[in-house]
Amino acid sequence: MAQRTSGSSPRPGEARPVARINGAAAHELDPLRAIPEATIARLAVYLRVLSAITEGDTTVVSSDELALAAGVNSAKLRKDLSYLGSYGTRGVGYEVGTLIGQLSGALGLLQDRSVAIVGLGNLGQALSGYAGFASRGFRIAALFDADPARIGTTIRGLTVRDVAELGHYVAVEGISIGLIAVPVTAAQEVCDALVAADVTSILNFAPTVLSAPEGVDIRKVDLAIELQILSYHEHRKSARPPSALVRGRAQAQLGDR
Amino acid sequence: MAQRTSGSSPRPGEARPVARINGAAAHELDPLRAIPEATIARLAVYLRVLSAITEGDTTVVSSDELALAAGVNSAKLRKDLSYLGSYGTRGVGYEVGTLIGQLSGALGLLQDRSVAIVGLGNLGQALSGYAGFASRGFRIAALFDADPARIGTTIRGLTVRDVAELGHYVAVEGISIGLIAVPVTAAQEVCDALVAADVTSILNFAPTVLSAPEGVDIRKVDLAIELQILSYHEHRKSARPPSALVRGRAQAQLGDR
DNA sequence: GCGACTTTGTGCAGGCGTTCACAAGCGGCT
DNA sequence: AGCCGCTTGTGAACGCCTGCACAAAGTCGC
Repeated sequence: MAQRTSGSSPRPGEARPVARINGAAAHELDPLRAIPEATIARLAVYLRVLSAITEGDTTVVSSDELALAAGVNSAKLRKDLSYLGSYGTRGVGYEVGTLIGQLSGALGLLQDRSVAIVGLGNLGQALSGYAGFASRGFRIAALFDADPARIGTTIRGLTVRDVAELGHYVAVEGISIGLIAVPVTAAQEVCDALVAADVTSILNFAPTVLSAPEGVDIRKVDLAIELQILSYHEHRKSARPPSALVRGRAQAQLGDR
Repeated sequence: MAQRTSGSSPRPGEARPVARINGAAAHELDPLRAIPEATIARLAVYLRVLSAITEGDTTVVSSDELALAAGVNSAKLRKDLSYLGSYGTRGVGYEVGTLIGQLSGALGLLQDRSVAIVGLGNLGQALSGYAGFASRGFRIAALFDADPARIGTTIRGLTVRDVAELGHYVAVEGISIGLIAVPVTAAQEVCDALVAADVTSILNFAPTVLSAPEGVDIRKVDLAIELQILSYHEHRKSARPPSALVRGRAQAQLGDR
């Protein structure tokens, strides 16, 4: 979340007095503007569900169907999609191919992005082998580690480089996203190195809070915290075994994140 | 998120007419009640930061110090902690040991919890070796897989069992949390098996939406989605290179999740 | 013992996100 | 051609969360 300077303050030059041209909202003209953070995460889910649908011969989906498959409310889904513009047909639904194109465009997936993985312990190696990356246009372009025993080895066709050469390879490969999978003690250091190399998006797997200058996006994946959240709910459940089953949630998946 | 039946409807037996005894709010008497979901995730972060602090010889922290280390606003931190009750001393701060105890209690970490990992591919193996689990009282009690080539092998001292025997071991080991690290195609099936075995908390790493009956908490960790969220921001950044650096965020870490 | 200083705990207002409910719009049937 | 049914797109209300600002409350020094 963070604060995200509320209005994004449109510069005086581009006045934009509630621009609205023949029923098209302003954001349709400028699809890069102001999609709520919570929506972004769901758009990625919709995209995945749609990809699964293309396997069959369905060419049109209604918001109800898609919402069910994505595990969300259909009103929410329509509102989410409306941030991209109006690509549905009333009385019919959404054309799958069109929607996939729009979602991909909005998420910036039409251009391939190169990612680097720093740290090739168990987790880093698992990440390097994760098939889900390539299928969404993410190219693992470089692997880095600080352990001399690992440097020079080949993992899934890529040579592990010395993290000291990070800047060089980031520039050469045009890497814009970095994955940090190193021990806590080295995480901030690696983060600084990535920032220094002009990587502006970081996904951090180390269980620690990183700090970076503004303009750099940091997201974290923290397994221990996920478990502790589950533990909390588990604790509550066991503390009031009877009648306490009034916890509303049919198709869970706890949003947040 | 999900809806979470707002009031949790206190049972008629325990009337509780806005209970407030000498300045202590009701939730202090019943620490299991109503902590906002967003707060829970942060409590786990505070706990980790505090643990790091105990390494030194500091025994007291102020909300400002702790907030800085945790990467949040100090007002938010105080409000978060206030859900646990009043354990700070005005003019001084919070006693580290006490706070750790309270946080651990609230998150249900005082009792050890047994977890099972289903699926021992790259990711599952990495998870089984993750040190951060044990240090927070999570005991990896069983490993399951469906691949005959993996069943019977030993990973970090634990024998991999046939997923068909899941129910048996879950009962014997008292497992309450299950980690799903299997391919998408098997995820729902494994989820159902866990639910059938009375596992009521699930952490899903497979990139798919799972459905489970209410009362079962499901959280997901989806790497591809994390990357797509970063991709979106990366896309926006590159689309308006100049002046667009008004993105407020000094010590990022995008809350949500 | 008292005053000044420090830090907590929280009331309140504002913003963001979710949900409902319905008007607008499109296709198909007669 | 006109009507009917279906589905989208969105205005508006609600609720949760955040952040400010300040009163309450404790400590330290004299």
